[in-house]
Amino acid sequence: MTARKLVPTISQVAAEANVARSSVSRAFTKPYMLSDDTVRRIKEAAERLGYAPNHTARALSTGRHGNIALVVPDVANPFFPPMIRAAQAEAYASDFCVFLGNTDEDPKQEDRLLDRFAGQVEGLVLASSRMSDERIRAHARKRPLVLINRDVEGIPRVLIDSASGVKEAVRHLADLKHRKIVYVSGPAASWSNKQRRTAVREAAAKAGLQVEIVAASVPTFAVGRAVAAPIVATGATAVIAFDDLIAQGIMAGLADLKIAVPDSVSVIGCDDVLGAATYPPLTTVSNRSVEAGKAALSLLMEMLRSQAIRDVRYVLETHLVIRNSTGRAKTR
Amino acid sequence: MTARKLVPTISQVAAEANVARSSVSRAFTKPYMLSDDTVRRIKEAAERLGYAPNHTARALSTGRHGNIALVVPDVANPFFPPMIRAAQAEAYASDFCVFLGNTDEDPKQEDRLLDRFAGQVEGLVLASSRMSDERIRAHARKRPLVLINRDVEGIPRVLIDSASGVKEAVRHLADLKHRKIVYVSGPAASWSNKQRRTAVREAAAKAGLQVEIVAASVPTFAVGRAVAAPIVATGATAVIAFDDLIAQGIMAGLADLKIAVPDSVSVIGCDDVLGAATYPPLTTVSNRSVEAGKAALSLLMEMLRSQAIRDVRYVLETHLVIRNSTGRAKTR
DNA sequence: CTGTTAGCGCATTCAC
DNA sequence: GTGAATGCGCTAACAG
Repeated sequence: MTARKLVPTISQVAAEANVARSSVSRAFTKPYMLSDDTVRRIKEAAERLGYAPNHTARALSTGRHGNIALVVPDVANPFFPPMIRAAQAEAYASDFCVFLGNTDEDPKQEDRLLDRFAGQVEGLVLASSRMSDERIRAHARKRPLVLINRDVEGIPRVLIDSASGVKEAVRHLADLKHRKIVYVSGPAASWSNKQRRTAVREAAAKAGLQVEIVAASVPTFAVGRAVAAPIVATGATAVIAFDDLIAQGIMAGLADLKIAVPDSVSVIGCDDVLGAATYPPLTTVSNRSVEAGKAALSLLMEMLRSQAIRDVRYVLETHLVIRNSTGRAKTR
Repeated sequence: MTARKLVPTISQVAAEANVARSSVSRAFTKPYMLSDDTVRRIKEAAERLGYAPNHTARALSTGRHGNIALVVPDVANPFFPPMIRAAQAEAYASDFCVFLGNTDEDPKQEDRLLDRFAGQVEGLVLASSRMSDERIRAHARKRPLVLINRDVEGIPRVLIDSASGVKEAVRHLADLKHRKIVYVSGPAASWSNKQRRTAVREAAAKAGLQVEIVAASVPTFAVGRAVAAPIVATGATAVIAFDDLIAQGIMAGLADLKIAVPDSVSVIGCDDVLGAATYPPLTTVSNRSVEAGKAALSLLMEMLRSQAIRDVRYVLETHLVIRNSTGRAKTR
């Protein structure tokens, strides 16, 4: 059985409705130029044939494909899906389709992907890009580009300021009489990671807390679980993790070691992607990823409309969400 | 500051290299047809101008855009991201880009989306489609289409057989001496839901268990939480939920009502998307979504290569993962 | 209001 | 091997 694809074209609709091809085109793009009656006849004919405008052909003639690309490091990281969803909804509202790119946290893959998208998208949104500033700039020169969680001057960007929430987290730990804490860092190329690490350091210095850094290359449950032992080895009584996934892994690793949370060690996550689903419910820094996705798309759509690029730096504040994984420092 | 886009075309390269446009085209697609020298000259000229073939134009003339679309009901439902990720990886391996569509569980939106993708994709993957068989068939007539978790005869499909795991779940509850259980149903248009409901009924009848159905229209945490009370009202001692999200919500709702899990009520989820993150860790039915995504893409790629459509029905078995949300029936 | 004409950038016949 | 036409499906002037 051979796959026939009888995708109807504008010509067939024109024939079916006894009008010129251009009229069919107009019926779909500028119906106000036609009489109500012809529009109706054309729409009916189109319906009968199952016709839908071919966007590729349209793009070739107009130069506007109505597509954008959204590129993320890892679709399966729970931080991104809500953002993706929000961005999509925003795109659809302007009748744009979205390509989704997954880079597996690899800047080379990201670069390749962007070239691959070139020529079929009008604009790009890069979330948590791992590329160098230089490469980002190079891509931004070719077509409208908006960044999420990456602060490159001159390129429109939406930043979730986790620093504010992280600082609250440190103060929270200080209030609970902790004296020594650990920050478990995330991907080295991550802007968010730098921001959070700096915020921890600054707030800790101000509160007179001692800080140690433990590295977690990739933000996953497994990696978090693996760093539980090194964390305990530091002798710290509290830990702030780069994100909730790592924090959740740490809690599992701590449980493996028979160390109680929060009685022996307090754990704080970041991004609030797990809700109250962990046990104990995780104290974490709130997440604005939905707003970020929405804002990024709005910016991009505006750039496409105005054909101009403004140096926008849109910052979303965060705060600490206190649940039950933090408590008074254990007196040792 | 205005964004200029000086994208060079094949004609400019032809002029630069003193050859015909067709030769430039060949240099990029069929270099073996040209002398090594001309290929080199053309490539150099292209490099100098920063030329890259226009994907859109190429697609219009060849009918092959190297794009596929993946359509899901809800990107933010944790069941899908791993599947999306797997499908993407598989697509990239064949140098295909993927459009992601989100239907918000709405068949109309799904229909619209597919028309919107028409003309810019070579093939489609529909995951957990909520459309009617008829509409699915209509779209499948137009272009290669593969279904995930939807069983329509004649259309290639990948099915995650949760029935096997669900039946194990019922037997597990019977072994724990439960006599009356509740099945919390998911979206009415969901094939998986029908499959699971039927499996529960059959296995329960065989094991001599009484079953009540409680409806949860949309699979979300909030909905699950809301149905905790109706579940308790049935007097059942165990519940099997359509998916983990609902199960998690039910556990939260049960906690609100001061009902202990699993001491008073046992809870079983489906899809294993939460890992051991819930408290208590959720007993659930395993998930094969990654394999499903990969398999669907393989099928689609094969269809695109062979231009033929086979009536494939690829089934992935599941089984019960026993954790700590299930226990002996409470003697009342 | 509607039909006619001419490309958009490229791949693909045909000739040479 | 290479160049000159033709058309993919659609939009955009230009007429009438």
